[in-house]
Amino acid sequence: MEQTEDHVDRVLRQWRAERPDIDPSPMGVIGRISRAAQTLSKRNRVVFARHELQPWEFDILATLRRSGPPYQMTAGGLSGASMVTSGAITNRIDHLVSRGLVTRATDPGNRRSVLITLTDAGRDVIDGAVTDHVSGEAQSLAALSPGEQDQLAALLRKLLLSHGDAPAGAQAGAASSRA
Amino acid sequence: MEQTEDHVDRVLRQWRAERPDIDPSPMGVIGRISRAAQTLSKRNRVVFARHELQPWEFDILATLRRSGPPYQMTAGGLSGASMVTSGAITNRIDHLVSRGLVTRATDPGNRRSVLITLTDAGRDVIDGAVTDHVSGEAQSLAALSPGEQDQLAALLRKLLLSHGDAPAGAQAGAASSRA
DNA sequence: CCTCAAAATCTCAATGTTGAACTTTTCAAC
DNA sequence: GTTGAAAAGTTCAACATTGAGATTTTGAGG
Repeated sequence: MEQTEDHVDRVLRQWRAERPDIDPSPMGVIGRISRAAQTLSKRNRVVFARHELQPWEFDILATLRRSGPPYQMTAGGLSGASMVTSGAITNRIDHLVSRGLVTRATDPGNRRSVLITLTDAGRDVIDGAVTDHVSGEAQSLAALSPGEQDQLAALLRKLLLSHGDAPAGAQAGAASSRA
Repeated sequence: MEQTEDHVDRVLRQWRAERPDIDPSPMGVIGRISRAAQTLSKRNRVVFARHELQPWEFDILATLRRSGPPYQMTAGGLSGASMVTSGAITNRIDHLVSRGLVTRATDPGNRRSVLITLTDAGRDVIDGAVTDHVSGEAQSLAALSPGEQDQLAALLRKLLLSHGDAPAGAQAGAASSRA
């Protein structure tokens, strides 16, 4: 019994038939990354809903939570961490403030900046949601052995690093502060 | 010199410090899949723009193109292939019709259905765009060796299949037409 | 023929994002 | 002190998606 064909396999087969002049194999990798992202995100949404959170609400709260005490970041910091534009962050924060999960205050030391802080209620919500979240994600990956999961993560890390995906302030060989 | 840390590595480090009671490693896999999907999609957008196409326009045209002559599918078929709802398909088709890249006609054999067909102009556009697209994607993956790319694709296929990602009409052991 | 449920699409309001323009604040140079 | 550019957010219009409800068509029974 051979391995079943997935959706992308069929797409590649179609391209090879219709456009024999091009090699579609890159689509086999990137197409599956996109498709997996969409599928997994749909699954996560179910877990978030159990905690009455939208995916984007979870994102913000989780980012604040994992930053550690005092669970506080600037709007710009959140924007960078979330891969969304500043306009979207303003919007998200408005909602979370009205739900009482975060507070918004001008930074006394730099009044251009806005400091977003997790409230106690926000911390309770995110702590419960994260616990569920990771166990849900573990289930989503159950078809892969721990070794395969590590392999997958390593390959993706290599790919991401080649696209400049490094945490702020840790740029490859580029300008680092202080010579 | 050890491997540089990527964005997700930092996130995992933060979680381990803040929530030592949970194992965040599933996020190391799924977080990177999402992040890679977003990064790669941003890169693709640049290529599409050279052909005056939105990502979603490319999707529809490419789906029709690879289906082979007569480059024709129902709205429902396009919806399933694109992972978007039927409402979105209606919208997309409206735009493509107004650009003269596809035509929309009621299926004579089943007047509930709508047949979308690629025009000659549409075919020219997508043929040029696809050529550019695959070479762009090949570049996006250049950091991985061909062997690593295959490995990555295989791991993702396994993951996708475990979530039921199979081409329509080829369900695992399920009802297949004609005994 | 008539009825009714399922199928296929369209309509539409609610929602969230992007990107650009705009405002306020900061800081360095004069 | 002024001036001017850069930084940080907010505002806002354009746009695309989702999800539910409405519409039309089909086909099986009766």
